[in-house]
Amino acid sequence: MQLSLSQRGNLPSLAAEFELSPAQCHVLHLIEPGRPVPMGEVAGALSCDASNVTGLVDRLEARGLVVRQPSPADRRVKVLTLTAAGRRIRTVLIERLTSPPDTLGRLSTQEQRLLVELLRRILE
Amino acid sequence: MQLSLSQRGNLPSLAAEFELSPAQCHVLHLIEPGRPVPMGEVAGALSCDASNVTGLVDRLEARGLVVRQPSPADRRVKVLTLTAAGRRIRTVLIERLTSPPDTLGRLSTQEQRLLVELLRRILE
DNA sequence: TATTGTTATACTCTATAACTATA
DNA sequence: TATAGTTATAGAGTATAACAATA
Repeated sequence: MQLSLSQRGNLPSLAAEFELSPAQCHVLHLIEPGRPVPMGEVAGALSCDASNVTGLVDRLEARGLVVRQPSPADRRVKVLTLTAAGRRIRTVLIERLTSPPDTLGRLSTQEQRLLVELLRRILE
Repeated sequence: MQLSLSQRGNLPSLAAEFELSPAQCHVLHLIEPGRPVPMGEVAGALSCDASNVTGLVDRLEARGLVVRQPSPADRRVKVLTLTAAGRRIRTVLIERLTSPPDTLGRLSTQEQRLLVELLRRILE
């Protein structure tokens, strides 16, 4: 809980540097290059209603970071792909998000590895 | 980062059970009974502008969960205190927030203790 | 002069309900 | 009949700027 609450301000301030919202960052993070993502999958991952995804993608598409394409398998579905600009931002975003906090230095290298391993096991 | 993003949906859905927003939950969590909190301190903890706190507290006060009181030390400052109803909700909220996720069972008791210890050291 | 909190404004996020196109 | 996405609507979060009261 403390970790979660302490991170509440981090994503918003990082997002602001790119003139994005936290939710928009989350969408960009979800779209791995080479794997088009159905909009419904985004709604599931963000735990939000499908109608929100419409607005989020509207704004990302207007900024030229994402494109909607009809799915060949099911014509009701639209899949999302990053543009070149979107991929660039996503890369920088992930670099920044994964850069460890200063306080990680309080742990030894071995303890850091252990922490990552334990978190990985309860998250997968 | 994964932990942070994976928790994105948790607080909103828990908050919804109490008909609160995530930000309102965060405010209630900040106000420990017996320690009145200046509104500016809330803005700092939430990493948001002071004007947002006005609106958040307006709604919490309208629901009878929080009260504003002028600070005796500095008459510009207003401090926040929980009402009896606010304390009840805060207690239940914290119980629910601190209940461990199902996947914690994947770790042994010793590993769980270790994880908590490591997180504690990088958060304090 | 600087700071605390408020107000006014604008934009984004969010859910609900009704709708269209497709399955 | 059910599902994916859109639209319309309403309420809440957020930042900026201007303001009042106080320091």
